[in-house]
Amino acid sequence: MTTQSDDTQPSAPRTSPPGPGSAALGRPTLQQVAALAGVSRATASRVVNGGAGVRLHVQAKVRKAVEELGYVPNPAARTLMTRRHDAVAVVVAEPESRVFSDPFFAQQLRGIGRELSAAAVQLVLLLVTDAGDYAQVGRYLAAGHVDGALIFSLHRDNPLPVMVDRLGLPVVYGGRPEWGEPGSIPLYVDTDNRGGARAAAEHLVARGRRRIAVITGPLDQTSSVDRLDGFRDVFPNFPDSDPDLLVEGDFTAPGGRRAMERLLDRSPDLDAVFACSDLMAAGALAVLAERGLRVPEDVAVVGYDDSDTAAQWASPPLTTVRQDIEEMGRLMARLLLNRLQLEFDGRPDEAAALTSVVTPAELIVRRSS
Amino acid sequence: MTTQSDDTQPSAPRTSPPGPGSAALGRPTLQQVAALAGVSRATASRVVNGGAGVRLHVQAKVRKAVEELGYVPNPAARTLMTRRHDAVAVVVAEPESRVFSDPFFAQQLRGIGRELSAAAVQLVLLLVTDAGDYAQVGRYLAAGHVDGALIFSLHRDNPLPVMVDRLGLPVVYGGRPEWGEPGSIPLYVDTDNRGGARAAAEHLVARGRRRIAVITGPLDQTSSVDRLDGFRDVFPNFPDSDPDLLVEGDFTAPGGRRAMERLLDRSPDLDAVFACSDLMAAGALAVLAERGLRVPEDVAVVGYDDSDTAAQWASPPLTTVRQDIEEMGRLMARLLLNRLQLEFDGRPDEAAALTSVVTPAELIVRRSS
DNA sequence: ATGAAAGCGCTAACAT
DNA sequence: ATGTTAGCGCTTTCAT
Repeated sequence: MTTQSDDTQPSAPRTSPPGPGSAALGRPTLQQVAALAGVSRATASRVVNGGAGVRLHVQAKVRKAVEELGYVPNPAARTLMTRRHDAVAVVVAEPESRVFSDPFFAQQLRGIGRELSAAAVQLVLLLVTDAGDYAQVGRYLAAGHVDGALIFSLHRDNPLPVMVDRLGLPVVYGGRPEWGEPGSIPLYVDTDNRGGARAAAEHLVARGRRRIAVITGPLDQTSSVDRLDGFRDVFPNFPDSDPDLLVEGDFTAPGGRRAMERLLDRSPDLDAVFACSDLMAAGALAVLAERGLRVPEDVAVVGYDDSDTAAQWASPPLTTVRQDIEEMGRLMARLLLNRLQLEFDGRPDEAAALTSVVTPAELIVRRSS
Repeated sequence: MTTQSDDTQPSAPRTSPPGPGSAALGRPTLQQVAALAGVSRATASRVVNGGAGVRLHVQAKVRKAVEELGYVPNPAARTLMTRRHDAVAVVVAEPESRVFSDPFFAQQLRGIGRELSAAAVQLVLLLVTDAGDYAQVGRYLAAGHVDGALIFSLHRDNPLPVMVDRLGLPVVYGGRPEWGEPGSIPLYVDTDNRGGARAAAEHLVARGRRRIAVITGPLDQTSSVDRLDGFRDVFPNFPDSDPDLLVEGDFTAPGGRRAMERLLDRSPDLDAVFACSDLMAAGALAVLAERGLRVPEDVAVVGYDDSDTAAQWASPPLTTVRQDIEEMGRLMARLLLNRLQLEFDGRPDEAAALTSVVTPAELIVRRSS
């Protein structure tokens, strides 16, 4: 079998009585499986990992032993050898504690979860609540707990892209990032924010609206800027033509309220509002109702996201822009998994050739405009 | 220093040229730190882990080496030794893909995240989407990737409690579970569903309502049953007195719609509705509006959860029952961390003495009743 | 096709 | 206070 002083019979200087390969307490090891099956540890390992190059007859013996002992490989030991974790981090920066009440993120997370779980890769959620958490997340990623990361909803000054860039950790972003370390090209999955916003603007024009206000998202995020740019594709002089028709919001419902109030105070004659999220549109709707303005007769409203709670349950239901959010999550995960696979297989060239994805946006017309 | 054939100078039969403790490629190891600092691996390890019993002077040397090399401990190797992971799983069973659109869960997750991150413990999110995922989650937990688990929103037939019970994995449940393995006492954090529902019922009575309908949650969850029981504390004969006033819902807005339609068809004379979630109340509100019934004049409505989107933005704003959801999340995490600490410190008796928590519920009166 | 041996990077007795 | 030594459980050459 094995040599004497091998770890089949370690000189047991350990604390507790439980002998070496004995049935003792604690989980069974590969060694015990091998012993029971009457093969070497190497062979047992081969079987556990697929069984390539092991006679079926021997495989059967090993599997029986595995079954009998209830053997489950120790992931830490395996990682130590293989340098793989089969886990990726999902980093969510939610400084304004907003991200999470946003159904957007929940759906994307579900898409990610589906894709990862199909590949038997675990999802480690890293929530960044306050500024101090960045250091902690940085340490976590630096320690090499995960094979890669998915990172979300970044504002311009976020330190994460630079961090992961320095670590050389494979990353896919949710939404086009402002830019990481100069020289590196980030991989991301984004939606056609500009096209979606353009469609919204065109729709309002087609409905005969002329004094259209815009409630943007935070303008230090690319998605907000892109949506504004899409609107400006139709109204190139906006907002210079009338600065009072632009208010920067924050993607939340209360933010939408405040923005709408400001807009009406400044421009009582507006005949339409394009709110860059459904939540903000919902807030705007509430203000319009309070002020006795009818939607869409007096003021047409268009949202963004097609969130089922905000858009579909609003009264009136919102005209909005839909994106396949769950699919975006799936794509992010798939992109990262592909990259990891290629790098692990030693094809860095092919990995470098992977390319970002922009998914389509579609206007959904409902009663609000 | 060290002996010759120690791993300072392994006979390097490895694939790549990079020598032993050499500066080569790959992360620096503790060995390299020790070498650079001119101490043994053991001492370096002590310093990295707090430095107890090491002269400050030596500590400084080691820390300098750590700094210089950019050393970060390898967590897999550490886990292999310590049997700790400093990670806990959060298992979310969302068969009806509902849990996630529910703000309830998001808040709880945030509370958990806060507490865990304060203890530098990682959160591994396990999403159970379809039935097949249970096996996968089971394998994951069995493999021992995490020190413990937090488990949510269980329906009666969920296989998880039995699974983790068999594994002996420390668990804290979100919401009182139906029961795990007979004989084991589950640890959980719940809210006073019964008290909250009772308060809602009492409020409606005080408002002079007599024909009160109830839209429950899924009755295979303890929270739903408890809320119904709370209502029955005030109306002991309900629903036998009038079975048409009870409909089982599913906690969703569309579910609330359907339930309300059924109630009005069967009992057009009802004068109040207690919906066991704000989302269902929102659905009910929509139906009442469509049928031209005024709230609260014709029908008073009370929800549950005090969800900011559903309750506070509803029109009229909902009277509802509030719970400190984020705090519940924090409590779950803290309970689990305490238990892990005690067990690790070898005080199973104290660990066994830990006890479940039930947090208060508070009625918030708004315009809907 | 299988086994022997080496060692991933770390911690923890034990000895000094 | 520090070093020595013995592994944690696994994968992977290399030899047979």
